[in-house]
Amino acid sequence: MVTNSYIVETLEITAKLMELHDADEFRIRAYTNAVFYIDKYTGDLATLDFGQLTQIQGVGKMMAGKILEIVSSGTLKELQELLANTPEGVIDMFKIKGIGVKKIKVLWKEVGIDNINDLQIACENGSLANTKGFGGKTQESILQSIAFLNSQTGKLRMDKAQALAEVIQEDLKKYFARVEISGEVRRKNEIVESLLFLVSNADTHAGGFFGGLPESFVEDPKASSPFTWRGRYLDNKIGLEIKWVATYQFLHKQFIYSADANHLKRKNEKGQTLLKVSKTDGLASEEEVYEKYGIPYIIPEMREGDFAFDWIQTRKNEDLVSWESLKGIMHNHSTYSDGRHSLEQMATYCQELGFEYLGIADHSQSAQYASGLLITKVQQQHAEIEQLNKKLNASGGKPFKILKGIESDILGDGSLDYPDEVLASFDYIVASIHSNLNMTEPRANERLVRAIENPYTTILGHPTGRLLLSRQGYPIDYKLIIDACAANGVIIEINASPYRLDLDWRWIQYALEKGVMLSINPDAHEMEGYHDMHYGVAVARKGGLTTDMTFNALSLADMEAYLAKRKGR
DNA sequence: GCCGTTTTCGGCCCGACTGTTTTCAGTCG
Repeated sequence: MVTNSYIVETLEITAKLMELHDADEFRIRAYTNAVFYIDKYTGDLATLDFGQLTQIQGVGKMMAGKILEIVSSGTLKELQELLANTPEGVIDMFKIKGIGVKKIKVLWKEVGIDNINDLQIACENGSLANTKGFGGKTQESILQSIAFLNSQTGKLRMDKAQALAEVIQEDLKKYFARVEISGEVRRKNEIVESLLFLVSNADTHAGGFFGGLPESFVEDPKASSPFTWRGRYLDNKIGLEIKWVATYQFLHKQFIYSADANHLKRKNEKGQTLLKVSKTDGLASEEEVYEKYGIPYIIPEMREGDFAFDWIQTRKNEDLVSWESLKGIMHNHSTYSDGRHSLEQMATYCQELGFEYLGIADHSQSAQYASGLLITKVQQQHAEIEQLNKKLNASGGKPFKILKGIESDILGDGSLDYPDEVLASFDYIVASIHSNLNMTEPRANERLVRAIENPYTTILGHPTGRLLLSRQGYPIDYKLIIDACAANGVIIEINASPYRLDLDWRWIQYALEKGVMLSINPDAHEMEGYHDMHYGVAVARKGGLTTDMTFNALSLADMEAYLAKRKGR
């Protein structure tokens, strides 16, 4: 079934190509305008008929027909024609940050550059700066963006990697008796550079193990060897590695390919490494590997580097945060700002999932692109929350509460986005940076610390603003920021969106040492977004976060007590 | 191409930032 985001992306690229090919400016605007509204549509577009589609703002008779065409055929005839008349390299250039359709049009039609490689050369030899509208700084930023792009190709975010790995696993199961996902996916890395599978047959083959794989597995014969197949799956750019393992070796191989090198080579008191111990004959489980090595079991997520060896000395695996230990959801959006579902829908679904509270934190007034809340809207939302809180508890049962929050923009000077009397009307405040992301480290630190020192700040939202594989985020001094949070009793968010996973899990231990609590926040813009907390939990466990230091593992009563005490200071 | 009417066609749009400009165009969230 065609998803809403697929329809949006199809119309978006069509609009871009139309602009590239000199279509009427207002016709193009109609496309982007329609995209703007259908992106907000909460139902399934694929299920709507012509009449229902034209009810959507920005969608007229023509656009409704286009959407139906995408739903039935998977594409647009118009788009196919545009694509046929555009070099592939030009389309690739859309991925470069900082240049848009207009500049790409100049590059292609006036300068004659139709691929990223030629563009890079023109920037490196400085010739691009001679073109009107381009200068030295633009050249520099294009080069930086290309370098970033190159460093990201062939990598996947954990959500995509996990999904693809499961598809491949199912496919491989047709050919092998046993197929296990190993490597980075099993370790729950936030970015995955290669997919690794271990396979074995019921009996050993004489003539090669991978001969029967179908065409969806594209082998690179130069990189492969008799026991290791290397290549790609369909047109995915990420590297794929399949290792054939004899049945009796499976445990040992699964163990060493699930951990990273630093984890395997750390020595115990007897001078043995885990790598060596795992080879011992007769071991039946990974638990036994650690037992024989002389320490408690370490979960696969934590087999990155060697911090887990120290962690396990003072903590237990049962102390690690889990989905089941979460009691509420703290950072969520509704239709009051840029969310797809109403306050009531968000609350009802949260209650259905068994949580005790929902923190609504819509965007604040300066975030106009996201329909941030003007003060009157804030008051209106608070009134609705109070009504809903009565309604949702009317039938008795487990108490449930919507908490009045806001995701306040951190303004350029580090202040929050409302006057004090409005800030005081919230139960809690998530403070995040959304604008002016181009900052030097000192400037970013100063801006963040000022926000952290604001007595109304409860949680620091996505501390670096990074978007994995697409935006680096502004540079910060992690220790300085975490220390400031410790000094001011501010909680740090682990934004659980697979695009962010920010705070980076590598800083969880430092935060815990300083006594800073962390909150696993989905930043949900729709009901299903709550499930992103699974990614947040995965990286939180990877970094060794314990339930007792997880903010949204507090019960409703403890959360209310905390927020009341915090407000009273 | 869509919308909202001045119902048959004219106007359409969000603001901050950046870089390349000598007063503005392009990009982005």
